[in-house]
Amino acid sequence: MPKDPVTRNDVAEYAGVSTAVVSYVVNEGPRKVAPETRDRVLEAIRALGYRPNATARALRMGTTRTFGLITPDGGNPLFAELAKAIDREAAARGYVVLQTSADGDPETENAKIAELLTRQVSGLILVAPTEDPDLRDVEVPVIAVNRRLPAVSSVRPAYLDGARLGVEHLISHGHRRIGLVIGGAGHPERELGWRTALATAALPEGPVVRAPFSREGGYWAGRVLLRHEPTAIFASSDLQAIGVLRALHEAGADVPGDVAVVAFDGTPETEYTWPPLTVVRQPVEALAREAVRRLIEGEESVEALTVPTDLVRRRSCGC
Amino acid sequence: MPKDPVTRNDVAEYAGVSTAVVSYVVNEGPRKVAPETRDRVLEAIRALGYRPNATARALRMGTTRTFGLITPDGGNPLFAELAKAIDREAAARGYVVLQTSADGDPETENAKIAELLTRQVSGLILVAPTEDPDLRDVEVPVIAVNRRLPAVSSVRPAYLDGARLGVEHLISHGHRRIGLVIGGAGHPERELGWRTALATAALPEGPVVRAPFSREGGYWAGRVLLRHEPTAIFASSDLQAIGVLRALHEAGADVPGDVAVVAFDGTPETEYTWPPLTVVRQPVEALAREAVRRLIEGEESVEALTVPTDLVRRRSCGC
DNA sequence: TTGAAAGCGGTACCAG
DNA sequence: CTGGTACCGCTTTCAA
Repeated sequence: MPKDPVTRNDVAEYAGVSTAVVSYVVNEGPRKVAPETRDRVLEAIRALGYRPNATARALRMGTTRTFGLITPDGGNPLFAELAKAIDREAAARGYVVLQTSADGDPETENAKIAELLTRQVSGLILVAPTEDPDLRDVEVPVIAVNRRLPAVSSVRPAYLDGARLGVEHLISHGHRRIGLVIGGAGHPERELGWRTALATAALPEGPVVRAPFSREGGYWAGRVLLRHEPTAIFASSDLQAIGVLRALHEAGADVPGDVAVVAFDGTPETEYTWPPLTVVRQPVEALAREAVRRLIEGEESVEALTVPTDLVRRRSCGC
Repeated sequence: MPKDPVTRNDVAEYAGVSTAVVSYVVNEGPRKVAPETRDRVLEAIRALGYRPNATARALRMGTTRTFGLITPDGGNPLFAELAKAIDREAAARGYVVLQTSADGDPETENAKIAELLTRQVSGLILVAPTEDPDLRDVEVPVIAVNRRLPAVSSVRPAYLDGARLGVEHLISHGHRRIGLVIGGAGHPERELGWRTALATAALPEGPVVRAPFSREGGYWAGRVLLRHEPTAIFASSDLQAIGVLRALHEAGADVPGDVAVVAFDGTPETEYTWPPLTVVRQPVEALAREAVRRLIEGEESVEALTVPTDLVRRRSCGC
């Protein structure tokens, strides 16, 4: 027996006032209300269990105070952490986040974008979107996180500097043959960071393996890499590093004794691998904060905002 | 220069028809429209880039076709997997999911519930909610996942049978001193499953340690447990098992040689621990499917629906 | 200080 | 087959 929802009319009637007054009380404005009338209204609200209808409010106001958030995969720890941080950040500013996953599929991504726009989101946050999402006729602010997009504001970690930082750390441990595990095309910066660190130290370029950003991908890459006998490996994502670790264990290699490992990302999972991974940590909270801020403040700039990373030393590098 | 959104009025005017006709075309009903008129309208929609306003539609229809989803922590892999599955399942049925995290805090949880109701969600999915969420005056269907709640429909894995299955497997490997890592109060079933398996095999109860459902909690529990020298450990969650694994590695114990481990949950992370974890897998997809189905079909029953688990044999048990 | 009423965008009934 | 229009719940201007 789902009782009819209580509307503002019911409250007005119960309190013996007009609907306008109820509105003034609920929103604490824009007109003043006599304290005594106010109390009557509040009492009515409590008595009836009235809950304002945000849908109607949104229609009238033209804004939902809702952000749409699309990640390639909610099951990826990095994206989960990012989503969590964005949710928290948005909530703190009175926004709600409609979070959904594109399953790494461009078509699904476009369908989700359309769906979110239909629901009148006040802004769109695209985490690591595909190459070329359909953003025509989008009249709300959009921000890309962890990836640049033409004509769209974006926020991202310092991929190049971060990767260089990680590789330099490996070099400081005395490594001279440092392999790289990196994703497919379209992610040049971490690779460039690795290359730069090696060049600066006048070291030859170690082996490079391209594989998907997944545990499976890292495992496969690790096995391939082992044949080149590197003394250290820089993995461009946590997931890949975890796969590399497995390949190393299976081969009976000691980490960091035989092969040292450093990863890029720094999700919580890396603290509990064996051995714990030394990582270049993405500034997840800062990325979330900046993304939300830009959206709310309607940042016009299409310049990518780059947020610095930091090195977290654990066991896998030899520290 | 955010151009004004195109409304149904603009389309009607452009196509030279009434707004009603536009509505009939967009919704393919409830009245028929002459094919030629239809084409004019579709052309107008395309030309103007019209996108229906779901907010207005929801107001008129009284339903948003949106579910609210609250998890204790979006960063927890199990909840992330569950959320992902629910999102996918709901999308397949034309619903969108408003996903948010309660940060494991009852107050936040209640605030989020209120927030979601305010936004007129068509149903509420509470994943592993706290003891006693405030569900008064909730006029939409609610379903609890992975936890029973008074007077609320719920869906959950077979905790007891699953735990028993895991422990029996350990017993079949010849273990006779099997420790248990379990959460604090309020989760009696996995413990009972462990107890039942031991009793059935006429084995003495091994040591029990209660710790938070986290990697840290598991680590701590593992260290405590080691002092009792068990030959096997059943961890009631993946996260705890991962912590246990670290404690074991630090102590120089071989897994599964010195101590075997089996965990409950079976998130993807367990496939890549060292050694890979044998797990009792929660039927995440089935849980999601049933939760969404019950919500949509307005399941009245308050009986908890129990979905069976299955054992995934990997290395940590000695298989 | 309060009330009446217009209108946000869309739906669907009633007439034609 | 199509047009006109009342109404969903709420905000806010205008008038009282």
